[in-house]
This record gives sequence, structure tokens and C-alpha cells, in this order.
Amino acid sequence: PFDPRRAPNDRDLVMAMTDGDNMMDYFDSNFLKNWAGPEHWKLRKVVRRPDASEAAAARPKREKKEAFKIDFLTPAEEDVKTRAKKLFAPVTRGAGINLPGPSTAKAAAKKGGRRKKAKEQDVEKRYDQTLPDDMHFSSKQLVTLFLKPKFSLKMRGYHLRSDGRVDGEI
Amino acid sequence: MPAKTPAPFDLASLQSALPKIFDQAQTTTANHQKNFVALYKLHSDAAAITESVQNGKSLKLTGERAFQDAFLDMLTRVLPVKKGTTVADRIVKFAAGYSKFITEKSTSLFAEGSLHCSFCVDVEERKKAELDEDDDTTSERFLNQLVRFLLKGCVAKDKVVRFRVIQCIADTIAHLGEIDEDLYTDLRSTLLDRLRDKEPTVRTQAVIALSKLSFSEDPSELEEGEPTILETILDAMAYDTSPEVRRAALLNVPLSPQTLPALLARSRDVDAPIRKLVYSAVLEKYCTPPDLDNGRATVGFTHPRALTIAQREMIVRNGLGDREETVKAAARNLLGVWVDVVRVEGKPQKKEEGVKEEVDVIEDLVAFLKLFDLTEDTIAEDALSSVLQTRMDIYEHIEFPEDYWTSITPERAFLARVFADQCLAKKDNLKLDTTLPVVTAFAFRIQDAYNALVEQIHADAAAAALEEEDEDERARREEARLDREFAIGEMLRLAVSLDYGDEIGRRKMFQLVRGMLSAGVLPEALLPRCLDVLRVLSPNERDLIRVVVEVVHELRDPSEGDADAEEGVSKAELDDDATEMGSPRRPVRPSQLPKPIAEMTPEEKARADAVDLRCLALCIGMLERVNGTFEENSTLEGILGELIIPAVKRREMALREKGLVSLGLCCLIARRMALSSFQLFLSQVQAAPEVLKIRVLQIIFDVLMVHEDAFLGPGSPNGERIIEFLLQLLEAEELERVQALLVVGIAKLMLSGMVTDERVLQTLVLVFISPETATNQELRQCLSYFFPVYSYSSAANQQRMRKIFIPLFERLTKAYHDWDGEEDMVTPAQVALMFVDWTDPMRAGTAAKGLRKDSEKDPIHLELATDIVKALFSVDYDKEDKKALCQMLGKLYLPDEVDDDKVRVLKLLVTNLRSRRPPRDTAAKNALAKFDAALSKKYEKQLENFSEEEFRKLEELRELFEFLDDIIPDEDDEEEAPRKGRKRRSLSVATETTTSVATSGDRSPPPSPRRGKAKYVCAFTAPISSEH
DNA sequence: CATGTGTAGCTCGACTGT
DNA sequence: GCATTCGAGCTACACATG
Repeated sequence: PFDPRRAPNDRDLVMAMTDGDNMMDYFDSNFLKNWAGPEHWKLRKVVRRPDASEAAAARPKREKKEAFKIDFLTPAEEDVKTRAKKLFAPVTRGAGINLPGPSTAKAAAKKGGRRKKAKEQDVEKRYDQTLPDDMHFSSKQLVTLFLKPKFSLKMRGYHLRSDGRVDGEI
Repeated sequence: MPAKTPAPFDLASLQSALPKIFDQAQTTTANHQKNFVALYKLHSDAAAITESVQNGKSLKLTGERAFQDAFLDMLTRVLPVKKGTTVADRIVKFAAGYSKFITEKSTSLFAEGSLHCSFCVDVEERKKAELDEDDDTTSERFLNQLVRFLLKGCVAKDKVVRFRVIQCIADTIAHLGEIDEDLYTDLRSTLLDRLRDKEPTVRTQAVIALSKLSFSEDPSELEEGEPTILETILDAMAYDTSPEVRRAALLNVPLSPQTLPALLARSRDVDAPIRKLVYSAVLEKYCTPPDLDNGRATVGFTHPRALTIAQREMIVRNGLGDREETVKAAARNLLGVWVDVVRVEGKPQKKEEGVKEEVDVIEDLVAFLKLFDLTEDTIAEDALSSVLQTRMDIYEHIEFPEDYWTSITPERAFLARVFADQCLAKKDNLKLDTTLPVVTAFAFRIQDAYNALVEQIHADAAAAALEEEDEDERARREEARLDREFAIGEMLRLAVSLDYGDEIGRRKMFQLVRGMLSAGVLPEALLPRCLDVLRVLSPNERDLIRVVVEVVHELRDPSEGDADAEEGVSKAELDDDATEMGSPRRPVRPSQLPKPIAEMTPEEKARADAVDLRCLALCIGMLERVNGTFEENSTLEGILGELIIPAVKRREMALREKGLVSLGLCCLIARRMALSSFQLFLSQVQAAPEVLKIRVLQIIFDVLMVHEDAFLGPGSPNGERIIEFLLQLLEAEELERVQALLVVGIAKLMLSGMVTDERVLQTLVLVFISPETATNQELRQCLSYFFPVYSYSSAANQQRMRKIFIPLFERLTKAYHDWDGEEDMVTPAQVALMFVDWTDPMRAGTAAKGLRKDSEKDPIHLELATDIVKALFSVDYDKEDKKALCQMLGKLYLPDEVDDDKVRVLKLLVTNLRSRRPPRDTAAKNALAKFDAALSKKYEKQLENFSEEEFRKLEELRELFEFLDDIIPDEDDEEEAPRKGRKRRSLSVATETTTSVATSGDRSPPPSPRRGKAKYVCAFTAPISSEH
């Protein structure tokens, strides 16, 4: 069985990183999608069960949805105007048809009493839907020295093959 | 005068005819054209029917009204049909198509003068009868009332109706000609209002509609400060929260030089499909204008030459640098198209399909490269590599004939080098052999280029001395010089990849590069390039070091042959039969400055400093490339004493920085020196200006990494102090770059296992999510990468992450509540999810394949669950926090087999929590119940006979819980302990091997609710030392 | 072409505010 | 008190992939 007291070898991965030139092979590319920092982080679910096979196989028996058609042929029971009224009019009072923060143009004239609202506006604008600059942080920066980027770190004792491009080990 | 116009047409027939038409129209768009005609016939016939009222003073358009009503009757049936229903979309298309149809019909009829048409006849009628309708034609009246009808629907309660209504408007207004002012104004304001609709689908349609309306907007009619439609759309494109809306804006906004920057900015949209569309649906699509009737290659709005160089660079950087493969592919595709569209003017697309001349290919690529600044980062290289990868037709046809090298330009040199690297990367040795020049010939090419450069440098200097040239001339010369320099640099890069099997060529190349280095005029940027070649040519490190040391001595001691007079490399010199690894004419001896420094004139001093700087750069370049020990290379001693140490002591920043780096590099290969110099480096950190500080810290981290056992090893007394020192630096540091550097350095130390301290790990997490580092992308992205790598790389690391979670979470929640002014903060719930992920054994198993065995049996999440449930007894968390914790439970991985003890303890805790301290909000309660159920189900067998045994151990637990219960503040716990826990208790009268549960010191809930504000404020930056 | 996966929209249920 | 809004789970669709 699993033994947590089994001597943990901190060096396992580090080896792997230098062994294969890029450690991408060793890592699920999933977590690379969370490169952008904590605010853009999201949990990507991992396949838990190997028993997912049965559920998937049973499903596709479903028939495709019946061809939906709009009924134009049946005469309307009500007058066009009344139907339009029903379709259009009912705007419940106090209900929101619009987003919370009212228009930027009109809000300018309002007094500054509502600090909360003002702040919300700011925040709204702040969230321009743009990714941060990608620094392209990669394993390279974790396994090379600052001053000698041409060398990868070889963790003590382990001998590595060095293929032409990897300039060497320390 | 008849009261009624005779009616040849029965209006009642509309009631049956229109439904038939619409019923057909929904099935396919193929019959639409036919049905337009049919509908138009009905429309015309109906329009002929009018009634005059008020004794003929006015005319009532009975037939038109009947048709309109029948039409709207049909249309209203579409409005409640939800999005994505094709039949409804077809009807909307049909209705809009009909609008277009009658508009065109009416204008063409009008032009033909067929005024007898019933659509037009009323122009006359109206003049006579003073109609209250203010529209001119049937079609205009029809459209007018249609749009007015639709406008009413824009405020409908039902979002589907709003969606459909605006969809109709969007499709319709595309081709309604001129409309009256009022209607336009209403449309405009209504649609702008819908841009604020809470439903994204509605906003999307509003954007589409507004895009079409924007063509007819006259900015001069706007009020001061009122945004134009265009500006509003651009705003939505950047700021709308829904990708759907932004995408619609991107695809529909009219393209122009004014809107282009905003469109390009979407290449960094958070939504990947949008980013992709920037390349495929905007940039690629409009490279050439849509009207490509004539085969002439014209320039579209997004033709690469229509863009600025900055824009092109941005496109390449963002596109090829994107994380999403699909986006990258779109960008690569675009670049492939670029090659074709920048092809030299007048050349046909392809002479003969499939047949491509090698010369053409080269010319094409050179033209392509001219789009970029070759010196800007790796932009041009990335772009070219991309093209070489995607366009095999181009790659296959690349050759460098003999004359390619005779007129070398930056583009040509660059092309050859990148191509060679590309071949190397894909191991295309055949291609490499057949295209690259032989070494000897190539050495001469470099030599020619170098001599030309030297010549120019002298000429420039002479010209500058005369001061006769104007600015333009100077700039031109400067540029020419940089071009030469760049080309040489690229050739040297290429030289690294050449085959040096030929001894003659090898020797020539060596002499050339050696000569270039020892001449004082070689631009400093070329030093590393030369060293790379030298390194390839040197049989071993010792030789490399020896040669460089020689060069340094020669540079610093010009009395050994006049370097300035002979900085060009002559053919004779190349052919010279000098000893390969060192010139016998220049014996190494301790260099001696011609004069003592004190006697030097300021000019001489400056000159000496310049030489020293160059020598230091040389040293750094050399030391970066070697790894033998210092002691093995005694020649370094001289340089250390004469060059490096004095430089470190200098006050001039440049000298000192280079000196320190050199010294640092020496320390990396000299353990004793590292030990003795470490303190020096440490002392430099505090007060140093940013650049120097970064350098020194880099040195410190490198030294720690290389000589780990010397500083951070188990036996080292200073390890603790060093860690403390680094943490304090991190805590106090203001400069982002330095913060980031510290984090990277510490991360490396942790990943290598040299630092295992949990305090450090906690600090890293706090720094990661602290609002104070929100703008420090370098730092945050480093840690985004680090945490999963660290966690998944070993079970021990993952355990460490698990251990810090609860203490961290507690600090976090407090800090979060104190910071609640800032909304852009990462929530504790979010952090909790991160830890679920990072401590997931299955993730570790798949992430680091083969390195972790039995990860599916690892009970770490069970242990984490135990931590969490224990923490949930605490009263220190508020509702939200407890909810976050509870919801974690459902996401944990429960292994199939697990120790009885672990399950039972957890079960006991859960049971007690639910009975004694149930979470107050339902979401949390449900999550907990669900987890409880999951536990019971999964470990049914192990929990079966779980009662009444090991009673004594249970007592210990019981004590723990009694203790917990006692500290419940009674403030708001009316529902608290219905002490009927008896039943539960009997369950919990169950087994325990207390070892794991019994308060194992770490994290039993804090005994009293603490509310000290001041303390939490620092929670983000303060290392946790106070708690330990 | 079939399949599995990932996401987005929808519906339901609980909470909160006028 | 109710309607609303918000969050959570589910379903259906679209996509990429073998």
C-alpha cells in the first residue's frame, strides 16, 4: 500500500526537468493554463473515476430532437396588437432590464454622494477584458542559474546526459 | 367620387397567403427569393386598396395597413422563440430580406419612372389628399412602421423577445436607405440603451445593430462630449463582460485606421476564440480589400505594410506567444499569408502553381523580414521560424548559392542563421549540409564583413572629427554601421552551427575570431557571439579560458603589439602558421599598465576604464561559458587580482557591476572564494541601487544553489539566518523587479529541496495573492508556475502544501476582511480551490508521470479533509469562510483503500461537527452533508463495525470536543448544541488510534475568538515567524 | 464519422432587500 | 411579506480528436 513515510525524494522531479529538455512532457498541460496569476486561476477538474465508461455509452441512445417548426398556419386567437402588448409591454416595475451600473454618460451629472456607486464604476472599467502581459515563465527559469543561463542545474549526484544544446551541468 | 376605391383584391386572402409564405420560409433560405416576389405581389395588390375619408380630403391606406398587420402577425410568432433556433433565424432573415427587397424594388421602380406602380402612386395621391402619413412610398411606410413596432419591443420583459426584436432591427437596418430623423434618433438611443441590457445576447444584437447604424452617424450633430456610436462599440469591445458581445463588436465594427488599434488590442482578450478571430477574421481577411475584382495586389486595411512596425511586432509577439494552440495556429497562418502579400510588387502570386524558384523564395523572405526590426527581441526570428514551419513549400526551396554571401545584408545573414537553427531543431541534417557554406569560405566572408566594418568605424571617426556632416548623414552612417555589425553577429551565430571537421577551416575560423576579439574595436555586442564560436572551436574549457585570458592581457597591455594599428584581420594573419591556441608572438606575462594611474590624464584614464570594461565583459562572457573549477585554471588568478578585484572596488557603477558579476561568476567555480566573499555580497544588497541590487542578489542565489552544502546544508549554522535574511528582504522590498527576483530565487531553492521551511512556503503563497503584488506580473506568473510544479514534484512537497493550508487560510481570511476595501483581491475561497488542486494526488500522478507511484492510493486529501473539518470547529471563521472550507470537501479525492484509522477519525469529526457545530448557511451545510454521505458510502465496510471499541482513545477525543464546546461564545448560537448528541455519541463511541487526531499540535482551533485588527494588516507581508 | 470532453446557457433553489 | 438576484447543478451543444 501507499506509504507516506517512504523516503520522499525531493530530487525526483528536478531530475526529470533537466533530463527531458522541456518538462512540458512531464506535466499535464492543464496547469499551464493557469499561468496568468491568481485572479485568473480556475480549477480544472481532473478525471476522477475510471468508471466513466458506462455512463457515456448509455447516453447516445437518445433520439435527435424533433424538428421544431413555428406555427404560422394556425390563425391567431387574438388581435395582433393585443399579442404585441403581451409580448412587449410587461416590464415589471422595480425590475432590472439593464445592468446595475447605469450609463456612464448620464451618470456624470450626478453628485458624488454615492461613493460606492462611483467605485463600482471604476472597478467596472478597470476590468477591461484583457490578459496580463505574459512573462512566459517556464521551467527554464527554475533550473538555470541567473548568471549562467547556459547551464542547467544538475542536482547533486545524478549524472545526466547532455545533448549538444544543453550546454552543460553544474 | 366614390367613397371606396374599387377593390380587385380581397384583403382577407392575406390571412391565408402570408402564413403559407412564412411557413415555407422557415424551412430553408433557398425559397426566400421566390417568396419575396410572392410577398411583394401581395403587398402591391393590397396597397392598391385605399379608402378616402373626410370627403376625400384624406386617404386611408386600408390595404397597406392590412398587409402590415398580417406581416406583423407572422413576425410576432417568431419573437418568443429562443436563441439558436434555426427556423426562427430564417424568418428573421426573411423579414429583413424582404425589407431589402422592397427598398430596392421601390427605388428601381422610381428610377424607371413607372409611377403607376401602386407603391408609388400615392406620391401623387398624397399631394392631392394631404395624407397624414408623412412617408412617401409604401415601402418606406412599411419599413417605418415595422421598425417602430420593433422598437416598442426593446423594453419587453422577456429577454428572448428583446433578443429577437433587436435581431430583427439589426438585420433590417443594414439596408434601409434614408430614414426620417425621428426614427433614426429613436433607434439610436434605444439601441445604445440596449447596450446596457443585462442579457449578453441582447447586448450582442445591439452591438451588431449599432455597427450598422454607425455608418450613418454624423459626429457633428452630437452634443459636446457625447460619445459616438463607434466609440461606444469600441468601449463594449474592450469592457463588456461577455465574450459574446466583444466578439460581435470585433466582427462587426467598421474597420478603419481609427478602429484598428482597438481591434488589435483584442489580441490579448481573455477569451481565446476572440484572440483567434483577431488573426483569422480581421487581420487575415482584410489584408487585401474585399473587392478583389481585379487581380491587382492592393493593400487592405490590415495589409502588413498598412500597419506600423509596432503593430506588426505586437501581432507577432501576441500571436505566436499565445498560450492557446488554436490562437497560435491562427497567427502562424496569418504570417504565412503575409509572406504572400508582401511579395515584391508586380510579381504574380505564383509563376506557375507549384513551381517555385529558389531565388524567389529568398526574395520573398527578405521582403517579409523587412517588415520587422531584426534587433527587436526575438520577434523577427519567431516570425520567420513560424513561416519556415508552416510553409513547407518555402522551406523546401531555400538554398544559399555562392553569390548569396557576396552581398550580405542583415536580412540575408539573419535568414541564413534562423534557417540553420531551424534545420538543427528539426534535425534536418541533410538540408543543413547542402545549404550551409563550408567553413573556410565562410570565415573569409566574415572577415570581409568585419574588415568593412572596421574600415567604416575609422571612416566614421574621421568624419566625426571633421564635423562636416549633418545629422542625417550621421544617422545614415550610424545605421549602416549597425547593419554591418548585426550581419556579422548573425554570421557568427551561424558559424557556431557549422561543421568543423575540416581542420584547415577550423584553424582559419579560430584565428579570425581570436583576432577580432583582441582588436579593441570589436563592438561589445559581438563579444558573446565570438565567444560562442570560440567555445565550439576550443577542444576544452581550459583552452577557452587560456585564450580569453591572453586576449584580456593583450587588450590591457597595448605595448604588446599595436592593437589599434592592426585591428583588421589580414589574410596573411589568417594564413599565419601560428600555434592555434595562442599566438607565440604574444607571450603571456603579467600585464603592466604603461603608467601608474595617478599619472594618467583624464583621457587616458577614461580610455583605460573603457578597456577594462571591455575586458570585464569578456571575462563575464567567458566565465558564463565554463564550469571547471577556478583552481584548475590558474591563469584566472591574474585576472582576478588585476582586473576583477580592482573593478569591484571602483565607485563607477558600470565597472563595479561588471566587477561584481565577474567575481560572482568566479565564486561559482571557486568554493573557497564563495565562502569568503559571501558576506561581501550580502553587505552590498541593502543599500545598492536597483540594477546593482538585482545583480548582487542573483549572485547570492546562484552561489547558494551551487554551493548548497556550504550555506544551506544540514550542518550549516547559517542556513537559518540566510533564510531569515531573504524573507526579510522580500517583506521589505518595494521594487517589483527585485521582489520578483527574490521570489524566483527562493522558489528555486525550495524546488531543489535546499529550503524546506514551511514558513517560507507560506510566505510565498501570501505574496502570491497579496493585493500588493497585483501588478507584479513577473512575480505572480513565476509563482503560478512554481506552486503546481513544486506540489506535484514529490509527495513530501505536496504534504508540505497540505500542512500549511489551514494556518494560511486563517491568516488569509483575517487579512481578507481587513482589506475589504479592495475588491480586486483574491478570495479565500479561490485560494482554497487552488490548494485542492495543488494537493490533489491524482493531479500529481498525471502531472509527473512515472515519478509518483501509487498516487491513487495517497490519502493526502483525506488528511486535508481532516484538517479542514477540525478547523471548522473554530468560531473564528465567518459564514463565507466556512462555506469555502465546506465546499472544498466535495472536491477532494478519496482513495479507494485507506487506513481504517484515518477514515474513522474523519468520520467522527464530521459527525460531531454536524451535530455540534453545524455551519449556519445551507450551502455549507449541504456540502458537509454530502461529504459525510460520500464518506459513509465509500468506506461503508470500514465504518461498519466502527463503534464501541478502543474506548479509551475515544475518551481522549471526547475531551477534545468537550473542550471545543466549552469555548463556544453564546452570542448567536441558539441552534448550537441540541445536546441530544447521544445518538451520535454512540456512533462516536468508536474507535480511535489517536495518534493522528489528538491535537497533534498543529491546528486545533484557536481557543478564543480573536479580534485584533492591527495584527492582520500586516498579515500579507509579515513572515510567520511570530507564530512559531 | 463517431466519440469524449469542455463549456455555456438554462433552471432551480436559497438568500436579501424594498 | 414577496420578488429579485445570486449561486449551483444540470443539460445540451459545439468543439476537437482519434
